[in-house]
Amino acid sequence: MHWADVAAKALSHKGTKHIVSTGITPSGEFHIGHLREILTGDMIARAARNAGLDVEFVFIVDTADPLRKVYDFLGPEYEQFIGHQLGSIPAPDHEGNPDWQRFEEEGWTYGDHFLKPFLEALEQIGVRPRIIDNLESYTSGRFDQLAKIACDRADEIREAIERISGRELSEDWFPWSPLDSKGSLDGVQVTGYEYPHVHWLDSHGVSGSSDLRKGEGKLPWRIDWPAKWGWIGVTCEPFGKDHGAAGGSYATGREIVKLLGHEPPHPLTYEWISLKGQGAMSSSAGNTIGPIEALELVPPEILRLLVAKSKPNKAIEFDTGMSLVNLADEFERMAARNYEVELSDESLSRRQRVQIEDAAGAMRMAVVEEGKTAEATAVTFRHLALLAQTKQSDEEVWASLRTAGAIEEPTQSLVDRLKRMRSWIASKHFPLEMKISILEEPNQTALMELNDEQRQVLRALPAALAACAWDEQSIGGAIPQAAKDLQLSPKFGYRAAYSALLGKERGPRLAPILAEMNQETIVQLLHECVAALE
RNA sequence: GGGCCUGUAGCUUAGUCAGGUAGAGCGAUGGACUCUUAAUCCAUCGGUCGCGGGUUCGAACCCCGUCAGGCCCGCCA
Repeated sequence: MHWADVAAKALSHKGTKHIVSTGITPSGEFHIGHLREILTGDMIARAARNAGLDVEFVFIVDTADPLRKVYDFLGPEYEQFIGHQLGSIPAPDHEGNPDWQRFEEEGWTYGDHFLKPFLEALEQIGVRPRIIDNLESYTSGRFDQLAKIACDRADEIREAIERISGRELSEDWFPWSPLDSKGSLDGVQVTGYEYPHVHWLDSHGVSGSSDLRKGEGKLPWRIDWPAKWGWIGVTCEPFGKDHGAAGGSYATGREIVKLLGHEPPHPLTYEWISLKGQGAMSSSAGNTIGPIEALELVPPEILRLLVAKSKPNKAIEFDTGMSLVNLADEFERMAARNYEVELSDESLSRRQRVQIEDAAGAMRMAVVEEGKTAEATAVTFRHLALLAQTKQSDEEVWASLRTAGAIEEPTQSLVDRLKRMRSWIASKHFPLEMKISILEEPNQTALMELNDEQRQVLRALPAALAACAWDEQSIGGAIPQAAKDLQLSPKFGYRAAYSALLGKERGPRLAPILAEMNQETIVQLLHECVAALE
């Protein structure tokens, strides 16, 4: 069973109505890692729907969280906002300075700024959650009753946190962080409490009181989370391994939520996604790739497959080079399979059966439109990459595919895929080994690997190509003919040509590429290769 | 210090909850197609399941220990 189906099955034992929740703090640029959070939730929700459950998927944007520090991408002016809530401060402009104008005129906040492109990416990926703005939830009083219980039972909550996390809370700790006279959550001391007011004294020596009903402050994270479960009615939540470890916030949350009068959601801990060779992603370290950027290179179903095919507790290493090519080709292969037919084979062992089921499940989770069957395009990414590099216009690509019998007319997804392929090729992410480039001078190493027969053909090639008409068909005939004239297999001709022109053993069909090149240049290169042999 | 997760062919991994001959895919190698759009088809190779012990008729799986990597016990997907 696919991991999402396993989670759905666990949910079905608890009831038929479910709310799967995810949450992210918009403190900086969203990256591929955040996608795992949201896709994991989306896939559980999808699997639960498949299992006949009534399920809603929500995404909580933690706009009530404070700005922790002035990140590298922010200007020094942000110093004044440290401790202020992300949903109540201006967004950075191109220089990283606060955009006061948009803030005042449109109410465009720091949180909105980072959230918007992520939501656009989610739209493309086929994830459409109900969005909950956490700050708005506080100010509209959603947290009121639960915050009241938390404050009323402060001692029990303190005890739970200290016991489970093994950490000692300070003497003046209180389960409510009030906003101070400047709007910051930092350095505020709670001096008293009588519902609905929490009295405080801030670092500027000013005192005041915070109204729980109006959200003039927030619950600290370890209480904020279970309180959300409570008022939203969350029954399932995936979260990163940082929250999942023993003593972490899920461990304290599951106990605190009971004090608040609710049941903890079904948990699912997932590993992080790292950028190959660069460790965990972190917005502040700058080693990120955003969902939008990734979507310019590959179609959304490939990104979904990345998350769907790995069990949540496996770390994922992401890179935009060859592994992405392999992943995309794997998608094609998986899409081309007929799982029903495979599963109808009675002789399958239990393990083989599980494997087929998991692959089928991963594909069900990978397709963008829920319920659709993945469409095999009959064109691998490798092949498309090749065509995109050798054909100037899209029409030429389609013509080539028609001739090969791969397609009749390009489908929308294929058109879309070619567009992304072209932008990938133009980007810095496109892997070198996928690039097609004719050598400028002989590659000695590659030539030395040729055997006697291959060398024989190579000596004949300059004359053969110098003599032939410079079009695709003639070139295509000249290479194998050169071998045949020597009573040798055409295979030797191709092998010799690849080593001489590309420095590789194999490659794409040469004729169309050579036809684009200058005949003299090619012939000259071949002459040099022959000379280099001696 | 205490705790959680991960470690299986060159690579990505399934199988660990319910112990029963270690399964895939990629790659590699070989062959076929009178020959190549990195193609396709077929076949082959490749694993002391991190390491050591224990339980068992039988252990990748359960138990104990140990090593390596990641994480949590301030904040982080």
